[in-house]
Amino acid sequence: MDRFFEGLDREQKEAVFSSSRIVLVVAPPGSGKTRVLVARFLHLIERDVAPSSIVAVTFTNRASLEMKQRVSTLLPFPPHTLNINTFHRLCLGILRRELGGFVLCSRDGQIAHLRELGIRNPEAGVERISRLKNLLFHGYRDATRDELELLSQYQNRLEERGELDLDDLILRTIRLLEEDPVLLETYRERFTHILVDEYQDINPPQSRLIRLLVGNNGGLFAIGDPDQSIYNFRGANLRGFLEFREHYPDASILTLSTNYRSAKRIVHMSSSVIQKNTMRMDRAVKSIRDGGDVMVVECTDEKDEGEFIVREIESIMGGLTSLTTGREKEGFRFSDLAVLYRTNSQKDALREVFSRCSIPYRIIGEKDDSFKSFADHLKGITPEGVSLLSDLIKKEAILMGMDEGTTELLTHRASFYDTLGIEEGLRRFYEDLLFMEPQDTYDVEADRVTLMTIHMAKGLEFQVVFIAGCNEGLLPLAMRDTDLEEERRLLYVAITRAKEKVYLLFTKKRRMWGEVRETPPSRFIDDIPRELVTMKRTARKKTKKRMKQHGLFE
DNA sequence: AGGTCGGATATTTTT
DNA sequence: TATCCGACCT
Repeated sequence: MDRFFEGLDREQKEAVFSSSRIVLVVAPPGSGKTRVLVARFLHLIERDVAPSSIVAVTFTNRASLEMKQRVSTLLPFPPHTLNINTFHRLCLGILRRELGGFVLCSRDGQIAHLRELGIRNPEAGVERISRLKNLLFHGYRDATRDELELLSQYQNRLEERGELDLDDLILRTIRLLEEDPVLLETYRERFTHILVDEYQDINPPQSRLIRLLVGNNGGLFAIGDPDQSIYNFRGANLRGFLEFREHYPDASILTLSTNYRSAKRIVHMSSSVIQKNTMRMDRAVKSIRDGGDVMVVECTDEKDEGEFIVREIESIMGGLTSLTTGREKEGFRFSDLAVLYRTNSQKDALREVFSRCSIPYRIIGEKDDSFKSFADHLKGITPEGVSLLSDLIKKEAILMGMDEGTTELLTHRASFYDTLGIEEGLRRFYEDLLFMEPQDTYDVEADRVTLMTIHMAKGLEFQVVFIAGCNEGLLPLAMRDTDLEEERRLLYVAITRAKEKVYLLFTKKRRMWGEVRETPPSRFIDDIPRELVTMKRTARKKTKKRMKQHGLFE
């Protein structure tokens, strides 16, 4: 364990060993955020804090699972005894204990309710309801009468059925703790140290929940990167970060400044992009590795873009192309490569190209994901005559032909509940399925190129990243109320996933909203110093003039 | 149950 | 222009 601490740099140590009750760590991409969080956990244990008194909160199942595994391999505590959870699961635990019987309303359940209430677009309605609930929470009073009416009808339906939706888990927990000071005190005594990951993603209710639990004596260790705040549209904006000092006047605010992930040219390029934002905590990021490649590629249209990516992957992986060009193999696996895009609508063109070549690939977030059908299948099973839940899951997963990685993850999750006796265990497992999304279970070990939205890629890293659709209208995405700074942060997140190579691809035209349009390159490309990038064109057409127009060439 | 037609819709989505 | 959904048909 001492070895583990020795591996930390000066800034990381300063954060990990800080004696302040309240600590906020600004952690740029690749600066060892999870490592620091895990180290803080170990440090608290070393200071004789009981593991059960530490609560670590993350936003995603993926992050909580990763942290749980990392802590439990370093400490002699079995994973299920550690309070490392998503916000929602933490609240679910509190409400199960304090409120008892209620049913979770899944996203599909929400859609069904809204459909029965006569909503035209129930999927979008789910988001509206969620936004409204969270806005009303902090005193937003501009909701229209129709909105309030819909919300009250929806809420009535939930209440009639004894259901809570995902937002309710947070909101009801806050209400419960605020209305019952004795209970609040109990939880403050139980959870004396709180660790929060990806703090930039915190929304006002979550921020309030943390403040409630921390109180005047609790310890808080929050870590995140305001430059990677990309969930504004869900109510998670920079305020949580920028107002930290107001919420916690005696906080220590520390900064990490070394990016261990990306090569120098990529770090410089990403900095030059993000520096154009005005709403940010300024900071310098150092890189420790020389080199890195940044390529800006002009394509004719989205088909051409996809074909370029596929050809480039074949070349990188040492296919036929590399033999003809004499390029050496660079020793990458397919899983070292990712194709990122702003909108899911872009994946059709990419799927079309990938499906016709021999490159193994995987698209995260496909609607007909096998995970979802497996989850539905499991709900129909009665656990008669099964002694271990994990055995049941394994058997069914093999029967359904799930891939090995997903099967292992689900079995691992189920094994937490084997001790609870198959009914209770199964109920808890079903709740887990409700919280799980395809991206939680995707087999990271599988050697495939990963295609996904930029949002999904946060927290991941790859040797080579292709960013498709760096066009005006797409990145930045044209919306009624486009937040340019948030769009720039999205590009920043995408770029900083790359360790060695990053490709920014834009097209001259592309099909958008049902028609082929001229699409200028993203304005963000102008923010990149030309000496850091290599310009490429896929077509032999006379495109130089256009590039000149957009200031890409002298 | 499964098939086909027409009209609406098309943007990001941790839990 | 491609996809999805509901309405209607068999």
